[in-house]
Amino acid sequence: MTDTETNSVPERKRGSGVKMVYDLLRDEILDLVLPPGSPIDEVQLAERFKMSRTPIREALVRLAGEGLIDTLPNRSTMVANIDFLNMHTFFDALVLMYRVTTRLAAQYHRPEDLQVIRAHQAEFAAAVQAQDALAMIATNAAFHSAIAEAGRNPYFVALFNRILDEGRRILRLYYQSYEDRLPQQYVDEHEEIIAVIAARDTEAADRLAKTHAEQIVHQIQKLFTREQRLDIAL
Amino acid sequence: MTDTETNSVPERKRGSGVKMVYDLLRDEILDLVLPPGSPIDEVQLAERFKMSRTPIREALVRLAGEGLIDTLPNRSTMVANIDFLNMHTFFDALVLMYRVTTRLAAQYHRPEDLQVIRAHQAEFAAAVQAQDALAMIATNAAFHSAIAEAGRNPYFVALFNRILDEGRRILRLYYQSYEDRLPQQYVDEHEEIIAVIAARDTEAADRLAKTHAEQIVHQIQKLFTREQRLDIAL
DNA sequence: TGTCGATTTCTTGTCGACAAATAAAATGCA
DNA sequence: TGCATTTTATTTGTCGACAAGAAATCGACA
Repeated sequence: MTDTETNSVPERKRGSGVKMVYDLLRDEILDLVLPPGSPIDEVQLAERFKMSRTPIREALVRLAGEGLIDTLPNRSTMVANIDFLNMHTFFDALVLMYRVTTRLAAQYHRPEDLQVIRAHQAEFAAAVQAQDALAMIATNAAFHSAIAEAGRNPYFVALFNRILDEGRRILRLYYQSYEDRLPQQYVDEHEEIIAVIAARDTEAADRLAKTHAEQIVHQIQKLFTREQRLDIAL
Repeated sequence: MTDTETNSVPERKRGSGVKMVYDLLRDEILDLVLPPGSPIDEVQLAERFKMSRTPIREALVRLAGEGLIDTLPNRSTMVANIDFLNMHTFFDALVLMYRVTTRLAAQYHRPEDLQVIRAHQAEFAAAVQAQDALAMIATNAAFHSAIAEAGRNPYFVALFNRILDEGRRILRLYYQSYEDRLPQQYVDEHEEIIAVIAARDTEAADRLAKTHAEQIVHQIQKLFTREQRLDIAL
């Protein structure tokens, strides 16, 4: 066996392990492959990725810093739960960040930003056309994240991305059971938002973003109450 | 020597090491004991705290997650620089978060919150009385952080605390050289803010917070331009 | 049979050491 | 002397192992 060359070679660049684990765990958490409350086992991950626990732990520390996992000292670590009791705080933050980032995008965007935003919008429209709810969720988040980037305020971008992540989890939770399709109306509203950003109309951007966000909030609340009714009926 | 009991005993609870290093480094960074750009040496910290590099690295990963240090892969890690070129993004975020957190505090605060807020205000007033600029900076930040807590929106609290931290660094930078004293006016404005929060007057809270924040921004900008003039004069 | 306590098991936090990557120093050559 | 290249040194990223803490299991006793 000529294993002197191929054997026991990690085949992996130094420092890439953490990012790999981080990215994958993050995706699995946001896509609810790992639902809230799922236990996270370090040794299991270490075996799965064929690396020691050290880089695994670093990835977990970073995820904990973003609030995606909760770590009890000397005890288990698990995927963070969704706080349904204080959902209104999430809605408040969502609406405000939609408004602020869209407003700033209208103010500070550069031509190349619009191209990126339009590309995301095209993907979102395609997802709506295909009635692929999960793709809608992801592309919608990417669309608004791109708008936030165009606003060029790192503080707002960071918070907004965090909120969009949480929103992805919440929507994913409902679209597991309900194959509702986001209406074509959202696509049209996105087009309007792009138009006012391109026209640098900050007030209109604020107004449209507010309406748009409130509609999304309303939709989530509708799903939420429907779910509650089902719980009661059981 | 009866070293069987006292020797080689870490005298430190399991898991407390990370927090200790994290807290201390954080304070030293915010107080500019470690100025922006300072190199951070893992082994040096390990020797200083008499522990291995593992808990040190965990603390550093967390600090990096909060943007307080920058880590170049395979190279040095250092205290994050202050982005003077995009200071306006900081000001935008500061003003908005002042407004939102104060508004929410007026809306959602409980009686015990007011006690905490008033206690911080007393400390701030004492610092102003003593003309202790550094204490003013710290107690002012604590005062507004307490207001944010009373607003009970974890998303806004997290971002606001991050902004207040950055503000502490910026102010500290100027108050190293200039012994300006924050005016008594700020103490009075704080009192007004407390009053409208207690009265649950959200609109007045918003308005006062906006004015208050803009004054602080203006003051920082004044220090900033003065510093620039000195740079030119040299 | 149920409850309390001791023991075992399992997971996490820490350690010391090694290897890779980069920076710094030293050497060779024109 | 100046530049390129090799060598050394320093620092980071990763590893395997061990110890502490908590949960689970087991057993003794009422």
